[in-house]
Amino acid sequence: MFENETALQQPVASDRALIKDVHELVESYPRVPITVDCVIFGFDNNELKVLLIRSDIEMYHGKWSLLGDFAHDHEELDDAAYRVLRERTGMDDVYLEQVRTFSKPNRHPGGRVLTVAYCSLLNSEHHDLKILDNELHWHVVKTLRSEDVAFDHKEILDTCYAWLQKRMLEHPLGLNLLPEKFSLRELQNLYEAILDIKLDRRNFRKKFFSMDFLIDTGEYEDDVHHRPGKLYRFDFDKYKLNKKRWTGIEF
Amino acid sequence: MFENETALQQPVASDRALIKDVHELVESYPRVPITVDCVIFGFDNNELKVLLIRSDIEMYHGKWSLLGDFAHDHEELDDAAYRVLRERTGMDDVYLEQVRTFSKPNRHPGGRVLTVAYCSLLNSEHHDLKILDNELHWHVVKTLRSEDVAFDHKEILDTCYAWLQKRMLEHPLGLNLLPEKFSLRELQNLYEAILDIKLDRRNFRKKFFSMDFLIDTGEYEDDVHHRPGKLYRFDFDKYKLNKKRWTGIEF
DNA sequence: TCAAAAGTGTTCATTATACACCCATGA
DNA sequence: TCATGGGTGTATAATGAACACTTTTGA
Repeated sequence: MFENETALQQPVASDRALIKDVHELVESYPRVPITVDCVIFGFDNNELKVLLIRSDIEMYHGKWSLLGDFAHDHEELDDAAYRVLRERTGMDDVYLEQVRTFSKPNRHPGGRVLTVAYCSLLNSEHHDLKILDNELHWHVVKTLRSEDVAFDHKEILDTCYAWLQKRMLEHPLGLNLLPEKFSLRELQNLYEAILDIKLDRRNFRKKFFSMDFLIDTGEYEDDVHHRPGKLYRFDFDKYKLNKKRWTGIEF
Repeated sequence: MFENETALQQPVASDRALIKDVHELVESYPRVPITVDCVIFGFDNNELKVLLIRSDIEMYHGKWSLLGDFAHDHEELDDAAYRVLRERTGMDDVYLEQVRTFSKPNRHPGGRVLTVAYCSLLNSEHHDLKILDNELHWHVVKTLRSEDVAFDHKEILDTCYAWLQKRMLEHPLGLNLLPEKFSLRELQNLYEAILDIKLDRRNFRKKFFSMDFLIDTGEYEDDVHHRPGKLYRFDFDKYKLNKKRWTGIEF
């Protein structure tokens, strides 16, 4: 059906013009401003939250905006996203992953701007937030409306939320949203809230215990008005060594 | 833990300077050339193949290159990817999906160029390929070495291949690599080759039949030297209506 | 009649689901 | 002592894995 592989390993056609000056080539390309936008999720009070700042653009007066910035010259986009995170929240070394690139020509009112969305997850210890410029604070994801945010940031947020929901099923991603020590109830609340489902308490426990990544700290909750639950830590090291690989065809 | 939500819905600080001219703002951003690269997979002779062309850059003389082009002014990247596909292969209306953006500052020798990788899957009817400029042809993915390709295209290809492997388990994506009518043996060969595993024939059949998306065409293979297998079509419409949603926590 | 691959069913092990009771704590 | 949620176990159903024989065709 396909052409024979070896027969086509013919020499390069000699009459085809080769490009000698690659800098000149790149100079000839159109150029586009690039930004990164960080969708920083947190979890508190059994609700998924996202960090937003006030837009400082007049036409978006009063609206909220994702944490973003343009990419510096010769800056890798991953680095740009970490930089934004650091500059805006004072945080370093958190989970961060590229989700997708948004390129609608009219997504920015000032002209064409591409943006690459990154997702990060912060745990809910509020001492993480040291910089509060531009009214940086947490917003409940579920109740946020398109009209509340600038640009196409609602679309970006929705994409990242869907990404998070899917990702949470396959990676211990959600653990980054909890404090280091957590109860099983907190863990279940996290899953129920983000996935927007109800789970059976007993089966949820069995599931997590059978994965065998929870370390019993020997400590207990101390701020509850009922029997305190045990606190666990997640064994990220063990997880890294035992990752699942193949789950089977299912669609 | 978090600040109270309503208490923070304070008015915008009046002394903060608002940006009035968004065009001026965007003008101030650094600009970067953007390309799209299409990783076009095909399947034939029980092997996964990828479409490559000869690089026309002198320093990559003799090496192969993904099908790419810079994004035109005001062109959405998805459109650019479809355009590249059309211009290079004459094909339209095929599966195409954004995979990720590559941004290493030195990935292009001519200066900083970002590229957004798209994955497409063509079925193996060779009459699809009408344009053969730049020695466009299929290469066996498994035996392709880094030294054989230009730029960071091996890295992009590897990323897209990993993406394809994962995606195939959850979506009937691989069906786009087969002719419209196919035997179960062809389907299994596809999965075995791409996932690089061996599957039990009987369980594979049961699995696919139980999903109930295969339509018996009533036709049979006619080019085999043994008992011919039945030919099926995949019911994409039914699939779209019955997509799976939630597969459970598993990591 | 032989070789090669198509087609089919059963058993067993594992995993998921549904469900009910006792326990520890603070108020 | 009561309300609240923590902690546990079992029975059943569904799914996945392992495995062997008969059938059809072309050579």
